[in-house]
Amino acid sequence: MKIRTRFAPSPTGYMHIGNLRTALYEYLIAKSQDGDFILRIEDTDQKRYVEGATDIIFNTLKQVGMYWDEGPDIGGNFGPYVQSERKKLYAEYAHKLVELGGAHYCFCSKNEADEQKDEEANIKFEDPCKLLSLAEAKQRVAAGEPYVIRQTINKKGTSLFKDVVYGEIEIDYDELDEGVLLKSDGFPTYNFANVVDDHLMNITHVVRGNEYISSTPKYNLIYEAFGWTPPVYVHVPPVMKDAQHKLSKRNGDASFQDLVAKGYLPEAILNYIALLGWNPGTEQEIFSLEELKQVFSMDRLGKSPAIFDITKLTWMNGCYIRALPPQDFHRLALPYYEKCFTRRLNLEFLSTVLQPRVETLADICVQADFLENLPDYDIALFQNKKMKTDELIAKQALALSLDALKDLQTWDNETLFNVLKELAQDKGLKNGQVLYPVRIALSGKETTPGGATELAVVLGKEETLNRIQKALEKLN
RNA sequence: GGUCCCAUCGUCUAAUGGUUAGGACAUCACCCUUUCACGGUGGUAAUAUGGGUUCGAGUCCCGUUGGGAUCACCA
Repeated sequence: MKIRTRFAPSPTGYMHIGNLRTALYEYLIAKSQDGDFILRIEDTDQKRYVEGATDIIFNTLKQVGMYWDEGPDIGGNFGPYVQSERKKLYAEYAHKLVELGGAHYCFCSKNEADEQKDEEANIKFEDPCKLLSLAEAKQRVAAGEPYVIRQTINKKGTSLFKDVVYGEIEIDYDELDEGVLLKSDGFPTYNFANVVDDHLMNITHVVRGNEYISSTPKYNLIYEAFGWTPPVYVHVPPVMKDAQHKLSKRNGDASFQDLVAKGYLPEAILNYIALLGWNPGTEQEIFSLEELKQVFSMDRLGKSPAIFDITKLTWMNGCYIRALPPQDFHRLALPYYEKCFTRRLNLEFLSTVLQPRVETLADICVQADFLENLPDYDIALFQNKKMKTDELIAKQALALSLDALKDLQTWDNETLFNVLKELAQDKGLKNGQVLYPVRIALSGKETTPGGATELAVVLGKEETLNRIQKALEKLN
């Protein structure tokens, strides 16, 4: 049978990292077996709907290259793929479930149910409407009384089901709540809609957070009442922000788009989160989506929560940046250049010195800020033990450099380096005694991306001479 | 609180009951070097805890501790 998985997010805002990872695992389970990946929008809670959220979902999946085979925008044989457009369907099935004995009409208000419950004392809601005869309940429904359809659980004993990552799980039927399946507004709850849709859409594997483990027996009861076959369950542990807390947008934790905005590459983010709870069994860590499809296997999914470590993601992002063809890096860097430079610079060359040095694209502005505005540095910067320089040597070296560069026609790194190197040799100075002061003069910073001559190339002749001149004035 | 689940370096993780407990990030040292970074070499660092079972336990069983989840007309 062809594998069919679905990613079923609620359009409630940004795409969380944990969400994206779930989508990735769904995608990989399908695509590693030549199956179908379906996108379904779960918008049954009209209160939580956020305008534009579906577009974020579409765009995120596209950005990382996870294309779906069926979905709201492209259709498919099992549509519609937006739950609000399937409203009638759920009502139909809910009433059918009542007939089958798997659910009942309930006329209690939400308060009545709440009042009866006591979580501490472990008292559950006993629904009086369960005792109503079906005929009587139907009469009240027909009379226009507001109602919900609530699941009926009469089964005793323990429920057993198998999960791909957690193995066999046993839960007592007594623990299960007779939850609302169809709300008074006619919309289904997740608990009902996901079962109906997964069945109707022929979904074979369901991946979701392990917080659903305890309600899975309820879903199985619904499948059973309808005579349907439940899917293969793949419950995954959460992605954590620290040992105690889940990563969540509510806590202001980074979403996928936040990370992209901070200069992380979508491919790197995807690669990193794939490894948060899954490993290939080899020591390879860098994977394209295509490679993941080849090697993914759901039996290597882990069962403990994983803490999202931005430091490791940053390292991995650096790997991806360095692996970029130079012209691609330059293209990605351009918007950042536009943001932080107004001055004319040799940007092509700048890209070559920046590429091996930045770990995120946002690093560009941090590392190269001095190119736009020379900081007002302290001349103590010219002292450096290792380079054997001080203000005096700097003054001499800068004066000599200025002289040597003044009439230079060719302005490339090799030429500049040779000129300054020869100058050092001629005057009996060490390379560093010339190059270090020049670099400080050009940057006003202790550390810079690239050395003296590389910065000179980026700045161009005029600004280079200008800055050396300024340094000399400072030293006088 | 009831129930369910989880537990290897700081972090992500590997280890068909038999390895000096492996790798990666981070960190430290050194090398390379016109600073920094890249790259290279090496170091520090883990089986939560107590009992079993076994010739042998990170691995199997029980308890303890710690953590998470769930108990919505949210998903």
